[in-house]
Amino acid sequence: MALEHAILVALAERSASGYDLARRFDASIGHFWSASHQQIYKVLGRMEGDKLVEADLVAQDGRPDKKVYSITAAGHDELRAWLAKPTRAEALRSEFALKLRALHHSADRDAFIADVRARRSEHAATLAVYETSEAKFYPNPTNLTDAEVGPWLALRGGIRVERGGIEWCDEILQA
Amino acid sequence: MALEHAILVALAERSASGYDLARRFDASIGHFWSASHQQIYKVLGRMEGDKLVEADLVAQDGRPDKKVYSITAAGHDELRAWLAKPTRAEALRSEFALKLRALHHSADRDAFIADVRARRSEHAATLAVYETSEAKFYPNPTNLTDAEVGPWLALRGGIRVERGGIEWCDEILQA
DNA sequence: CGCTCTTAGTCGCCTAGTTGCATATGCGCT
DNA sequence: AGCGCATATGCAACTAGGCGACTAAGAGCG
Repeated sequence: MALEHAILVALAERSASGYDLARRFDASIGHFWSASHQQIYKVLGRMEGDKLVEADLVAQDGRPDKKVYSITAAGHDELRAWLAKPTRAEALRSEFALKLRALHHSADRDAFIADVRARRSEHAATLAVYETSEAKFYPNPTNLTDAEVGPWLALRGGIRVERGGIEWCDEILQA
Repeated sequence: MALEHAILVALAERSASGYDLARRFDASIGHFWSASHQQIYKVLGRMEGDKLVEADLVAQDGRPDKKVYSITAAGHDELRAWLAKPTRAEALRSEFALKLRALHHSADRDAFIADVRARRSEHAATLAVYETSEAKFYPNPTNLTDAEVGPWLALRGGIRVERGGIEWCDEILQA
């Protein structure tokens, strides 16, 4: 039920409609927890039933009405309870590592190399996004507000992961 | 259906019973793709129906009979087809990063720090396992056989991930 | 004798998440 | 007038995987 918590985090930052949430999950939050809009609407509905969030119907002109969700007191409680619970380091699940392991069964070595290169540039692209965010939102990391440190550290993690991915690809290409 | 491929990889390395596979998934293969024994038996049954693997009933004395599965020609074909397909870099999904993002809602900062420390030592423990494996199985990485490079590179990836995790924890603890 | 452990495998329930489809409205383009 | 696009919300069918419980037989221990 981690999506539930991801939504709580997102709504604690800022109230939003399902549609807005979906777009935010495509961007910043989605860097760490992705979700489709269908899944978001589904979970949002359940969470409304559980009184973790509440909806406010907003009529708009020129576009469809929307339901703006905000986090309730119970939602905040749940968020705090979740934060207090320790998080086990998640076991890595990598189809790519699996393929590496089966590499000697591969018929076409060149295709694999091309694949690694493509993967490398995916990592590089994501890294570029992260680094742009860092430069834009946290230009002075030694002097961050209380609300900024967390998101910055999360972003730092993303940067580390992508850099690691790139280095791994390079190591593979060299071998 | 990645478990299917993980099983193909495992059986291509060596034929095994469901029970054996489960143990191998608890160890080496499980570093990159974990699975419960129930799930393995379930998928194995489906794969037998799809003729990707075949079972050989082996009677044993002193212990229950077992079904030793091996990969079929069709299984090898499927494995090669899968290897030829490009793998998108998987989006990272980290409950931990999510928590970082919500850090300023946390009531108990000390508990979180303890959590990060625990996480750090989990990473350190896994890293130690990987490094032991590396020293044991690939003491001379510049001179590997064709069948060894892949698994070695996969292991290298694991090492990178764990090292990155440790560094991230350190960065968090410092902030 | 009962207890637990190891080996070996099965059944069923449940949740999370994917995929595909449906339904509105209004805007701008051609 | 027709088309695609952005906004906005959902349902239905399905799969993968997690979790718990269960059977069954021998091994070793006290």
